[in-house]
Amino acid sequence: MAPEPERTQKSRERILDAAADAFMLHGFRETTIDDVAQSIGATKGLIYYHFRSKLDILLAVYERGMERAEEKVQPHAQDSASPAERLRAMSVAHLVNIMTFLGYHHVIHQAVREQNSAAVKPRQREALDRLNEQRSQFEALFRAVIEEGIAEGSFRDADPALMARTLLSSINAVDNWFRPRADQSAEEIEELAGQIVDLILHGIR
Amino acid sequence: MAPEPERTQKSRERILDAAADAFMLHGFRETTIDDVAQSIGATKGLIYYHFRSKLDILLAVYERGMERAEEKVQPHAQDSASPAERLRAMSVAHLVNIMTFLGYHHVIHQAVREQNSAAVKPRQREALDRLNEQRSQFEALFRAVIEEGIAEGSFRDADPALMARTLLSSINAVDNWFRPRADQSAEEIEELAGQIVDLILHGIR
DNA sequence: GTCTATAAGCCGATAGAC
DNA sequence: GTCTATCGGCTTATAGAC
Repeated sequence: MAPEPERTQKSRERILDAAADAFMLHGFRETTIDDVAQSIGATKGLIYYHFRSKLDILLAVYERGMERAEEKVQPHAQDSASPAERLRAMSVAHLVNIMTFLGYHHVIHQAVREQNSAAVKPRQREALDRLNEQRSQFEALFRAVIEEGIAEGSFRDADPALMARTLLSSINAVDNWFRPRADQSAEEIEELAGQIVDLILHGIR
Repeated sequence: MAPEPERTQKSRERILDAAADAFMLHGFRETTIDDVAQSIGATKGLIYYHFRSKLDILLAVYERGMERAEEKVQPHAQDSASPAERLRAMSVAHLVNIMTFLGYHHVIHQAVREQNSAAVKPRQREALDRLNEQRSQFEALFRAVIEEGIAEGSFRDADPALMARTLLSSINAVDNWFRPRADQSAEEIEELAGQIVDLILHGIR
């Protein structure tokens, strides 16, 4: 538990941020380690000091992204509001987080889609399995609130698992088309996220 | 316009089907031309007889996928039913098509996400632009019906462009998790597609 | 901690035989 | 039309200097 030197932590984070953006912009395989290094004004050597392989960087980005997602959504899952209000708050928090850390979430979706792509070593497979498990627990947060809402009679009586999955993948899909504009404030993003979430939660009627 | 020999056509189609599946399973860049060739019991030579480059295969898959999507959805856009009924019929037709030709649509979404990835030659850039244009006209089909529904008062009064985009990306996102089971009949897929579309169109209430 | 230099493997693409 | 053989370029990862 000895705290790492500050410079070490900072280099690590700069690499993660740069890698997330590069992986989003060009795809994992198309991004070279040299690209990532160059974009933070360093060379390959630095990267390989902090990470054992390119795939390990991807896994670290995945982990950091899930960490933030849970941090933002958890609190709303447990407060005292009604299921409908909680589900909306969770959805907006999740979407705002996606829109704010686009690169990280783009990487997560890439990773989920292309699990069998690269050569995954046993150690990495373990980490990947842990992350996928974390992801399905994240989905369970939403499913639980949906089940409450159904029991209570305020939600439609359909398969909660299908509802949770449809809801989450609809929200996640926003990262396919949303790109922040330079002049867009945090408030504007929150406002847009609210509109989109209402469309998803209430449909078109 | 001289019709090509039958064998030529058939090889071309087998390559497209195999490539779509391989690109879905392993990603575009991770798939080698040797993989595609081997999966149809042929060698690289055959592929390069029919296609000039790997990217050209991707573009051909994209093209074929859009062709089918339009074929299935167009008829429902123009019939005499109400906007709500037409929008549902279009959505179900689109989703069933995605679920049936998963590989093709997975490739389309990959291509859309990673436009700037590979080195795109001018001739290919032209083809890609044409396909993107075709894609936005496909979206316009949905937007037009939504606008009708709003004007008529049966849909919610929100931004039609945002509604169409949210609807389509929600439907498209299904290809991230849906995988057909061997024992799943066409009727069961249609039934599931209907459920999902209703969730997306009407929300959770 | 970070850099330079290089090894080692892989893959897209082509040439030419059949 | 399809196959075999091969080139050339690129990229991950490592070794070792500073």
